[in-house]
Amino acid sequence: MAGAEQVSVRNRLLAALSRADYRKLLPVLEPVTLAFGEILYESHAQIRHVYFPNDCFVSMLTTVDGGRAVEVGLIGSEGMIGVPMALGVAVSPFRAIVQGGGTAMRMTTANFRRSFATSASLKREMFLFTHLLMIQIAQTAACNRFHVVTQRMARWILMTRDRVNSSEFRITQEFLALMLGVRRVGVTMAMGCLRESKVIVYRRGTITILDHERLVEAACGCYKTVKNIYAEAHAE
Amino acid sequence: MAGAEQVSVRNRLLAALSRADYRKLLPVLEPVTLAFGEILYESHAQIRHVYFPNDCFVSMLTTVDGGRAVEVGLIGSEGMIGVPMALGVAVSPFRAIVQGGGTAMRMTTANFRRSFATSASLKREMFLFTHLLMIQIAQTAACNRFHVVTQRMARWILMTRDRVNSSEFRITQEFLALMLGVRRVGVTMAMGCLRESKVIVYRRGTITILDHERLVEAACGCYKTVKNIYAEAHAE
DNA sequence: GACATTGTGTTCGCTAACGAACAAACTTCC
DNA sequence: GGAAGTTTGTTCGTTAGCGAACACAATGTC
Repeated sequence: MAGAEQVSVRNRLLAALSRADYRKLLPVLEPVTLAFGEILYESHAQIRHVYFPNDCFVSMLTTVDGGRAVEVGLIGSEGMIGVPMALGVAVSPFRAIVQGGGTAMRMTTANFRRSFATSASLKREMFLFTHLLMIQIAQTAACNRFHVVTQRMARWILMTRDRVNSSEFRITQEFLALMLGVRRVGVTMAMGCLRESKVIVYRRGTITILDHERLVEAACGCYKTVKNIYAEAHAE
Repeated sequence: MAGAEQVSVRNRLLAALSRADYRKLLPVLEPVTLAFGEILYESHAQIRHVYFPNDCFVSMLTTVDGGRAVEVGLIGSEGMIGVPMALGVAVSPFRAIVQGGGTAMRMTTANFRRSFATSASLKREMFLFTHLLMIQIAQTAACNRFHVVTQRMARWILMTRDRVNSSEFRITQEFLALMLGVRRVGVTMAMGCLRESKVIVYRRGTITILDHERLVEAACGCYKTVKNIYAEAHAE
């Protein structure tokens, strides 16, 4: 096992652990590099590792009718992939796909179970994150119901921005359409809309945010709502 | 305190507890009658009690833009209201409103914390239910994205049927529209559609299922998907 | 520099759902 | 039995998004 020292651990959930708990965890944490498009969990499949992203981020997708899928959650360095494990379930109900490549720390389910049972701060942080993820999913449910493509796309861009910590990142319209559960044409139009008003620029797979403030205005309130709840949860 | 003996405890989550844990819980369980429309939690409000429905059922709603709301979860005797408490959070992110009146067992948050800490089977059951609720919410997110009103309404009717355990129950179209996050006109049309094909009858606030099988066909796959996951979880 | 591949832009006709407004039926209460 | 309130049914014009199909532009490859 490589050990966690070679990669700088920047996962904020791990960073919030008590010094002692963190030290106990280190030996069983394995640094991994995750590439764009990699599937961490297939839906209904056994969970073998839990992942703590450092600078990558991962989409959680739910499928309907055996085909069409839509993103229900976006997880970066603020959380972990494998929330069901915290609830005693080793099967992922969602597909987890790497949206932005980067590094993460991972742990086998066996090690996770051991660590989880003996580490109070790990438990606390994981439950809190489970709660927050649930809120994100619920907000997405409402958002899917009420908001138009442009708003939802703006929200997605902002959420991604927060997770990559950069106002420029790579994403194709095709992929974005898959995440939002709409046609690619819909994304092209929404993108054109934001581009025309000089809020973003988009060039063949690369999106750059020009005017963050106006992008927030273009997005639905769901962005702020969820962001505030995450912020409050960590302020206490 | 009235004690739990006067009302027959038919909550299935409580029923799944170990004999010993259940006996420990009984003294702090208080039977209550919940009326239609009663709001158990306001969104962002402090949780004072957790509820274990016997024969009532409760909708969890998420709000967007400070106004419009949509149902993200429906909970009956298979679960409990106050899932955040299991995750160490005493604030409800959702509004919880009684959809079908009836009785429930409730417990103060203080008592819950004590019981939860000392009862392994309560923990296990609550975590499992948290997991299932999360799946239900995520499925609703996808459902809201892809399925038409008639399908979603059929799903809602079926889910409600499962929770009241009767093929007839009371619900106004206005209220149903609120739950689904659509116009009342949309519900009227969807209802007319199902009524015309003799799948249900509807008369001023009362809905009766005539043909269960064809109602399942009219609903989207989300109904079966979630139902199967619930069933599997309890088969193990 | 020709070619395949990938990604983006545009068009078409069509449908579900929207907001608004109003009419009609049933229930309750005096 | 009549008035007030509640619930359901119907209509209007409008819009966002759908599926399908195709043109075009950028990129990588031999």
